[in-house]
Amino acid sequence: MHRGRVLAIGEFSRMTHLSVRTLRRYHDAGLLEPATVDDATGYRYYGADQIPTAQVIHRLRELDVPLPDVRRILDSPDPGRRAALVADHLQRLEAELDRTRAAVASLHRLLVPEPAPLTVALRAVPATTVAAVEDDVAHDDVLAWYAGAMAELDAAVGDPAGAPGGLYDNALFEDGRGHVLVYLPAAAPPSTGRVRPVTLPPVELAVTTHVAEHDDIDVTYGELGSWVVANALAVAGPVRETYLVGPRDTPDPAAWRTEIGWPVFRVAPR
Amino acid sequence: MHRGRVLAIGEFSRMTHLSVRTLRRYHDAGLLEPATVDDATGYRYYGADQIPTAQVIHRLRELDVPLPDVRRILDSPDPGRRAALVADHLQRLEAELDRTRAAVASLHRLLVPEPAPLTVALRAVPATTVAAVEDDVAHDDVLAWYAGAMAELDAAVGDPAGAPGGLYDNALFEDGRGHVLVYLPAAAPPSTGRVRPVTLPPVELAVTTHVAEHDDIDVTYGELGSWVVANALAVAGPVRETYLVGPRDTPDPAAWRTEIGWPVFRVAPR
DNA sequence: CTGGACCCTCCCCCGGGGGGAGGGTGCACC
DNA sequence: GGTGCACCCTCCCCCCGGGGGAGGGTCCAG
Repeated sequence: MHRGRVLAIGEFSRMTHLSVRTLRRYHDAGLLEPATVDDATGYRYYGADQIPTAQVIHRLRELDVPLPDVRRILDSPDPGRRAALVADHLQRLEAELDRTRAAVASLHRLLVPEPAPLTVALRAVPATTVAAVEDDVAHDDVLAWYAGAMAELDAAVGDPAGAPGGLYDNALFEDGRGHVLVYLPAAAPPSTGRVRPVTLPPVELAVTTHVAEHDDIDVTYGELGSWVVANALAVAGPVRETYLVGPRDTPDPAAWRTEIGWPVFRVAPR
Repeated sequence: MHRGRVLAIGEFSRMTHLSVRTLRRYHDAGLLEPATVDDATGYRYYGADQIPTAQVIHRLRELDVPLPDVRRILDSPDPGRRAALVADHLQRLEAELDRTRAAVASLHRLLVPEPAPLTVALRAVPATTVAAVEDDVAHDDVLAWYAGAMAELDAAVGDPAGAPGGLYDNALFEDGRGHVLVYLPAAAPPSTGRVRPVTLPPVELAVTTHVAEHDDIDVTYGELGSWVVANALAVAGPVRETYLVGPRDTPDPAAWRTEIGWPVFRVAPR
């Protein structure tokens, strides 16, 4: 193919359906370097052979691939590696779609409320020693982290003495990052890998049970919160969840039962 | 339900899993007014009865409903109207999903390129009088606008004398908004509703045919652009598309044929 | 040589959040 | 009745990927 003319940015914009502004931004970002830049005037000139690249960028941006990621994809010479990066992003899109679906379902349940017969109990829980894995985790990573930690606990504890549970720092929800501890009760908690014996302090818990999958658990949290407030109590530490019936017990999400316990103490009424 | 205590913003944050910053922003945006604001100190105090509202907001934000729309949804007292607003947004999400799917498919075709046997011809087109509908349209609205305009043309022109087509201002792609004209050839173009007889000026066209659905049409545009440049031509007006085989002819998108013609003129080689 | 289309850089704006500074408050404990 | 400390306030800057517009230089056909 013969070289042909060189294109000014406006012509290149017509060929690629990318706006002139956007082309300039892509230049600044190192995504799409013009074939030539006139030193004296700063004019950008593109080659017709850059059109396909511009179109790939256009498609990736339609998929909301961040500019730095687009750069990485374009910069990787190996087509296999490139395909892998794209696949990564598509997987992220898929995950986001799942979250959206969950939010839609949950929203519908929120807007068609049934008089939830929420039963809350106050329960004194003594100190307990369990096999635990703990770490500082970002809110977005909690699910993946939980899966890994619980798998490790299952492997380390042969014969659990009760249902698994977790302690979730309030900062996790308030700041998007916080301390998380998941545990499995055990007669003789081992100490292998990330698994350590931990003694959970004694607490007074306001306890209720969330029945159904986790999408709606915020609602139960809120109802528990309302109850705590209505009974002149205040929150005093990380929330405790106990997975009475979970994915390990039945594949039917509607049958799952999660006990939520919020450490509380009595406050003077205002 | 007895009233219970009033909640400081931090406590309310723990109950709703919305960050303190975000709660303040929602206050400023008029989304979630605290039950009380201390005049002297500016302290925000919330009631436990505001928790469900906060959760609805949370879900809507997970669905990327813009804050003003959330406000509208919350402010509409009629549950039916509220449901309609939510449904609107879900429809928007669905449309976006379609666009994403199209982009994924197109990207795959771009990354697994076959040696496209693109044939481009140069053709002199004489002035033609057609039945046309034209307007200034935003790029995002083109599809919907096209559907309406073409339906009106179909109704006004009993017996079309050829395939339908459109003229698309380059500004449509460069600035996201531009002049669009769609037409249907007719022996005696009528003048009813938005339909007017229009004489298309004579042009020299670089013409190629895009076979397959429209998702990939950018690619053909780019290839046509390359050819134009390689042959020392430049673009001289709005692009013309002619829908030789379209949805009106066959439901199979893979069989669609769109002729793309770009008005050109010869430039001196640099 | 002149006019108009084209191109340049630079700064501000959007939306929905986060980081952090700097300073005032509420309250439990001593 | 202090005092310390967690909590709360406002205000400003940053992120992303674009768009709007000002103010000024450049290209090229007539």
